[in-house]
Amino acid sequence: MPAPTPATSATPARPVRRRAGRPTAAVLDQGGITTAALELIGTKGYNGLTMAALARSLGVAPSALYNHVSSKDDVLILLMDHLAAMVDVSAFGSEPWESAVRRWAWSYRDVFSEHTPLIPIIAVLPVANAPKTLAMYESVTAGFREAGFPEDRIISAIVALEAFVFGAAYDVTAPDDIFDAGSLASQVPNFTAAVDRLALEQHDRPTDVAFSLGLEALISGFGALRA
Amino acid sequence: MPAPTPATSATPARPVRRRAGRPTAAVLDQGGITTAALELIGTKGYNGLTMAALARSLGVAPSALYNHVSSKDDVLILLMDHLAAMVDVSAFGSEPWESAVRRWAWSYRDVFSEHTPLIPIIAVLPVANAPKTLAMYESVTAGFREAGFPEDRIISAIVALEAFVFGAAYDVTAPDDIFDAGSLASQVPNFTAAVDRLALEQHDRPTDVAFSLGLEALISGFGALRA
DNA sequence: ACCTGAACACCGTTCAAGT
DNA sequence: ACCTGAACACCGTTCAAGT
Repeated sequence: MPAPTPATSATPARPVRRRAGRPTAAVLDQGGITTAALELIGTKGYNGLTMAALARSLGVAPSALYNHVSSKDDVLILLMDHLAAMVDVSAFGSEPWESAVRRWAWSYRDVFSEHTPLIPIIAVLPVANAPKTLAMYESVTAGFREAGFPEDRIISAIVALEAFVFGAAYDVTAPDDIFDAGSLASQVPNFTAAVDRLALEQHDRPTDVAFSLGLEALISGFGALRA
Repeated sequence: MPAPTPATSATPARPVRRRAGRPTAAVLDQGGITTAALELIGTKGYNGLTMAALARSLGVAPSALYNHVSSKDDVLILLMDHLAAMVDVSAFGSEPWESAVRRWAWSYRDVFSEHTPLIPIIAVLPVANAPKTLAMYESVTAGFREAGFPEDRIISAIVALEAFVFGAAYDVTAPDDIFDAGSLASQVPNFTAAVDRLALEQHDRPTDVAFSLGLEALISGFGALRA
C-alpha cells in the first residue's frame, strides 16, 4: 500500500457547502437519484439505503430529495423500473419461443435476486407507473403472440412465470444450510433423507437446479397451449 | 346503538399499572406474543405491527418483550412458523399425489397472501429455527416419496413449487387495475390487446386463473418424473 | 427471571426561509 | 423552482433499577 494521499479520499460526498436558496442549475434529477441509489445499494446493501445516506452521496440535504421524489417508496419504484430495463428480452423475435422464455426468465431472476427488497414493489405496482417495465411486458407479450400462444392466456402465463421468478429470486439469497434441520433432524426422517440425497448429487447451486426444474415444467406445460 | 357503557371498552390494553420488578407469574410468553401480533395484524395490518403497539396490546412496556424475543424479526419468525402450521398438508397420504399437491399449494398461497411481509423471512430462514415449518416439509416430502417421486429431486421440486407459491401470494395483493397502461397504452399494443382479451373472459379472479395455470403446469411436469 | 421507565441512535418527512 | 436547516413524530433496542 502506498502512503495515503491526504484529504482527497475515494469518492466521498463532495463536502462543498452550498448555501440555502435555489441553485443556478438544479443539482438533482430522478436519473441521478437512481444511479446514486444503485451505487449505495452496491456498497452498503439495502440497509444502507436511507434518505439521509442517499442525500449525502449526492451532496445535498435530505429534504432536497423531496423536490424530485415524493417518498422513499418512489425511489424504490425508480430503481425497480431501471432494473426492468436490464432484463434480457432480446431473444423474443429472434429465437424459438422456448429458448426466448428461458433467457428472459433466467435473466429476470438474476437481476432481481440482488434486489429482492424491490419485489414487494414490482409485484403490486400498476404498470402505468413504470414505463420500462411496461416495455418489457410488451416485448414478452409480442413474443408469445408471434409464437402462436392463445391470446386470452398470454397475461395469465406471464403472471405465472413472473410469480415463479420472484419466488426464485428470494431462494437465490437463502443460506446454503437453509435445509439443515439440526437437532430436529431425527423427527423429520423423510425430509432429512431427501436433503441428504440432493447433497449427494453435488450440484454447484441447488437453487439453480430447482429453478431449472420449475422453469422447464412451466415452459413445456405452457408450450402445449400453442397452436 | 345503545348508550355507550362507561369506561369498559371493547378489548383495550388493560390499563392496570404494574409496578417495576419481577411479577409473581410471568405475564408474557412466545405463544401470547404470537397471538397478540396476529390480532394486531388483523386489525391494523403490518404497518400497525410495531413493538410499541404489540406491547400495548399485551399490557406491558415495550422493553418487556425483549425478555422473550430477541428482536422484531424474531416476532416475525414466530408468526411465520405459526402460519406454516395452518397450511393444509392433510391430503398427502390420503389422496392421489396430484390433488394432494394441489390442495397444499392453494392452501399455502392463501395463508401467505394475507401475510406477504413474512415471505422474505420464510424464504431464507433456516428450517432449524421453525419447527412447524419443518413439520410441513416432512409431510410434503413423505407424500412425494410415497408417490414414487425420485428421491434426489424431491427437495428441488418443493423449492420450485414454493417459489411459485410465494410469488403468487404477492400477486393476490395486487390492485385490480395493475395492468392498465393508462396513457402509455398506445405504445404497447400487443400488451394492451392481451390485457383486454383476458378482461373479456370475465373471470372472477385473474390471479386465480394465473395461479391455476402455473400450478397445473408444474404438477403435470413434475408428475412425469414419477416412477 | 422478568418487569418498568428513561434514554439512545436512528428513520422518513415537513416546512419556513433563502435565492 | 429548488435548495438548506431545523424540527417532528415515530421506530427498534438497550440498560439500570426494582422485586
